[in-house]
Amino acid sequence: MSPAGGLSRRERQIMDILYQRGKASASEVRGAMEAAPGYSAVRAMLRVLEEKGHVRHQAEGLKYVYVPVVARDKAKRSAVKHVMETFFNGSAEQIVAALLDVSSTRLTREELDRMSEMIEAAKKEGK
Amino acid sequence: MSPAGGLSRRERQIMDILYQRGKASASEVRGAMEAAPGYSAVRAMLRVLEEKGHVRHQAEGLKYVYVPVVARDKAKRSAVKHVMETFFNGSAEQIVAALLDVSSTRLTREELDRMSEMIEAAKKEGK
DNA sequence: GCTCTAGTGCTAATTTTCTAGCATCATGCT
DNA sequence: AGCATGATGCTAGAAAATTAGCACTAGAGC
Repeated sequence: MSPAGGLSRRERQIMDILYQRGKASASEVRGAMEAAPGYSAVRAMLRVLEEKGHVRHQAEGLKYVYVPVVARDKAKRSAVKHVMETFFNGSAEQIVAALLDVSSTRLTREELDRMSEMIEAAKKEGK
Repeated sequence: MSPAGGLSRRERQIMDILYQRGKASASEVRGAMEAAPGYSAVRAMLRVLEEKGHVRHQAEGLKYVYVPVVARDKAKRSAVKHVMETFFNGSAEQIVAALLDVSSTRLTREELDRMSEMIEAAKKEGK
């Protein structure tokens, strides 16, 4: 099963929240959802996600805490790859352009510097 | 309605294809789908997407060609923003790191150079 | 001990998604 | 003309997702 595939609307919404926070209880998940459904609905969906093997839960104190099964690190590669392919013709360069454009006001000098460094490092490595 | 929200699994799959190609007929869409369903199914979903206002169709020659309603350019910003928020703590820098990592072998010297330039330009503009 | 709160486990029902199956129309070919 | 092809418009059914509701347990506070 592809990582992004097979998930319904709500399920993906929940997975996103889980990836954002690393882990969350049912009510935390619910709190973070837009147009949140009932509590039972959220729990039911978490159960389904667990059956499908996308999350697992562990008791933490009294409640259950859910965490994604495939590590964030792996999931984020797929995610980047996917947007790169669907919106940027597979071009890393174009995505960087969009990045600078979208968040230009918020990027600090330091962040830009670190980006430069990373790219320089990549150049050396490649050559 | 949020751009990424409200869509079912198949619907999103179709929208991705449409964004990738810019426009496509029903059978082209079907051809590009993994685990493609029947032709009728695809057409039905395109109809639904049209009702929901996500695509529109135009007659081109004999067949219908479907195109996304919100421009690719706008959609890609949302897409980038979304992955940035859910997987990278809203950090543009980290996404660049992932980018370099994922596609390191394929990036040419030229691409890296252009990235550097863009970042330099952003620095000047910001300061 | 009782009661209130916040959690869990289930089950059942509604709504949406997903799919297939016609019937129809235009085009191209023999 | 007659037929095959490839498209569309519909409608109905099956499957999956989404939701609500109720019963039960553990801990906190009176």
